[in-house]
Amino acid sequence: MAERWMPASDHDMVVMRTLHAIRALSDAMDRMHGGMKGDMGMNITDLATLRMLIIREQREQAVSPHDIAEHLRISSASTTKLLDRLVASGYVTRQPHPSDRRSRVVELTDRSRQEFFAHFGEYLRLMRQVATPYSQEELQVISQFMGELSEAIDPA
Amino acid sequence: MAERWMPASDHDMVVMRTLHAIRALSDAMDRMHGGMKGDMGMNITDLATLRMLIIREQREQAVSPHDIAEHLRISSASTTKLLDRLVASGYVTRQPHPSDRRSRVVELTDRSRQEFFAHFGEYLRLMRQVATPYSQEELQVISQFMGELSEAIDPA
DNA sequence: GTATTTTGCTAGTTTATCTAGTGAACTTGA
DNA sequence: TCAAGTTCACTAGATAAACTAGCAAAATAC
Repeated sequence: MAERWMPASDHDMVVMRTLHAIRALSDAMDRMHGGMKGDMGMNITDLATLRMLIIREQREQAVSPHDIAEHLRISSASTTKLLDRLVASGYVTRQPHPSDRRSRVVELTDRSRQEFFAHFGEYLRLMRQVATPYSQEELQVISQFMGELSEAIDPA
Repeated sequence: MAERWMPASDHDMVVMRTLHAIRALSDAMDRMHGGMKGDMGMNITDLATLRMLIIREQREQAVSPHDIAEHLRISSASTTKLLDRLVASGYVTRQPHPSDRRSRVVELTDRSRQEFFAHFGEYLRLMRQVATPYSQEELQVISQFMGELSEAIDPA
């Protein structure tokens, strides 16, 4: 069992502390997302979908209903209803896929972006405040670490 | 609006990249949690509760039903049913609170820890693999940054 | 050119959440 | 001191959101 792994050196200790820090961050993010869910009056999956769309948009990746189902691990039926809700409340639109006529591209509305950042903006400000005091070299290391971590736990 | 903030220096650029890395990590964690949900055959809130309990246990913090409701931002009624489910499936027990007879302390069962780490262990191994190549000094910076981030977005 | 797979959808069912309200236990303040 | 207000977990019943099964249309494989 992984938890029974025992640190054998100072370096191992520091690695372990880092893993704890990651889990603490995960916990804090859970709470942050819970808070946004409450503030925005949305349910947890709808908000998670919004977050996903925001991030994919920044990466210029198109998102299909299938992608959402896979991301959230819900059925395609639930995804249809989820999109019905988000479309009805004006958060997203369904666009035709450019080359596959079966498929759809889910796009955020301006209102969606605005409302998301109206609530997320304060957190963004706080996070920037945390990052700013660090040197470029340090931030470089931090970003790289996080990037590798993302890739490790969710291979592209 | 926070997104319209414009970087004015190299340092600002690196800060911005770091914020993107944080969101990418958040996205990857969402997917990881979605995967665990599927693998463990649990719903998303039940699993989030398990994660919370694991982390609080490591910090030696007792967790009440009220704490869970606050963490997930669900009603006390939903929390009761959630705990009913987790108790019925043998993941947690309800213990009397030592000093407040109205309250309860929610405790993980051994089975719960085992099953969680059976599924989470692989991710833990991957994360350790990512961390190991970094120097102690670098990991120190990374841990500190993550700690400050956690504190910023979810003040204790 | 037919067969298989993939995509998003509908219908009906099950599960999980909510609101409203309760009794018991704790806390506060006159 | 003890009455009033608050907090805690819970129940009941209503609402919302997930699931399974199955479908037609389009794409891909054979």
